[in-house]
Amino acid sequence: MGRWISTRAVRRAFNRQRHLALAFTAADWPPHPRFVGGADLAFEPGAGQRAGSPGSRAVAVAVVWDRQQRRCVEIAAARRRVRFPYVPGLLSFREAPILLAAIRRLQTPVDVWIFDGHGISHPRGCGLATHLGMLLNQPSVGAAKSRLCGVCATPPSRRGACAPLRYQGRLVGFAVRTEAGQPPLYVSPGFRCTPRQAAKLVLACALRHRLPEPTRLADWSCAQLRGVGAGSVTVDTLQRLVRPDPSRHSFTGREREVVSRHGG
DNA sequence: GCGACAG
DNA sequence: ATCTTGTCGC
Ligand SMILES: [Mg+2]
Repeated sequence: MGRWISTRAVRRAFNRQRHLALAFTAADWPPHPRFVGGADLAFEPGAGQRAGSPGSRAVAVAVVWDRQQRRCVEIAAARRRVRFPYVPGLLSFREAPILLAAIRRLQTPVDVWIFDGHGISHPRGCGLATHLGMLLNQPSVGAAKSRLCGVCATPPSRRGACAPLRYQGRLVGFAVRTEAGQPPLYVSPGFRCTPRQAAKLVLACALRHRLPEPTRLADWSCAQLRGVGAGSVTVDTLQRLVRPDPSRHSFTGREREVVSRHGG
């Protein structure tokens, strides 16, 4: 199993997180965020190697969701080699570089981000959403499917129900029931955001599914790109599926992007 | 010292 | 996250 990092690397990562956590602030959340960015990735099996193993690759997808039009207005993707193992509490060191590669390819300005993981509801107050928000210097929210640390009650089964998530006595987020009868999401501020603002946004973006649209579309999209050779499935293909054109008469101007190491 | 432990 | 066929239930 994977321990491809030294204890010093782990110690450096811990220190990096503790340092970043000092820079957290809940201020500067936009009043009415319209364009919400989301990103996710899928690990691909390599030549004789299992998906997610050292040297294998992952494909990341970043999308921009327009809350006003209720649709995805842009999608981008990128492939990168996996260079860090999965270690609970160090997820950002594994995923952030890959997610960033896809995010950098977006041209639409994003107001706030939602990421698939925790924000400050983290042992050192610096989960994936916090780390990425700080690297991007933009407001961000973490929407995790399960709890990493802290304690909270089970929210009522109705959609919209919430239960405070506390870690060491501090409010670090909410367990939010985004879909009736389904397990709650663990929502926390990533950067420039309060727990309440984070929960409100995620609930508002979770239209008919458990996951908010930005990360749900990114999750679905990277699964489509997983394992396909560069050229067979293009971003253009995904745009048509995940980004239905209301007018059906216009072109975006960049519809030939291929998801390779450099290509887009 | 013993469990818990995002994706 | 990924490995994987059929199967149980609305
Ligand atoms: Mg994910």
